[in-house]
Amino acid sequence: MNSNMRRYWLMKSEPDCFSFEDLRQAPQQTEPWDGVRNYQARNLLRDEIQVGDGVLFYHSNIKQPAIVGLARVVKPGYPDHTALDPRADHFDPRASEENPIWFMVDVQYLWPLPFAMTRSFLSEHPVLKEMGVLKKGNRLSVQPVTAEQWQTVLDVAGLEDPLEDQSLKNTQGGVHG
DNA sequence: GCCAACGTTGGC
DNA sequence: GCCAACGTTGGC
Repeated sequence: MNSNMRRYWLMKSEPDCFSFEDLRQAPQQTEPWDGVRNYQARNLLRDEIQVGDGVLFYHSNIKQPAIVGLARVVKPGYPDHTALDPRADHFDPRASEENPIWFMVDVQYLWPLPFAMTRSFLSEHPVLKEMGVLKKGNRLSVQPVTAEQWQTVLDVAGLEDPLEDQSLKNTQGGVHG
């Protein structure tokens, strides 16, 4: 993994639906990021997001929306089969095996931030105030974050970059063999 | 709970 | 292709 190629993303989730803690408790601490039904976000999931990319896990639609933890991508875009399941919440009758329409990636838990970075906190930082998630009307559930913003979150949190951890190199899904 | 912003749908 | 109506998102 060439770190110059690495990209960074912010992914929103309503914690009542799926929280960072839920990701921590998932098998292999990994979960498919399914259910995205927005074409712009779909295009990112399908075409742009790569294994090894960093993820800021954002809790939305609660009293104190905030970035709460770090995760990483462990499987690149593949068809979101929940669109094919009539009983699934995000069933889409237009989707098929031949034309899945919707895509997802697998995301793995890394570790929580030492404190939740709320919108007011982010807004007060000269670098982080530029994040897309703070922009009015921004509804993209998957959106790019700059390398500077990623590094700034780590600096402010007092964390080393987890993506530079040697024990994470050359692994996929945290599963060996 | 309110409502602004946004994306999608569908009539024309 | 336009655009009004509608449903959803998500901060507040």
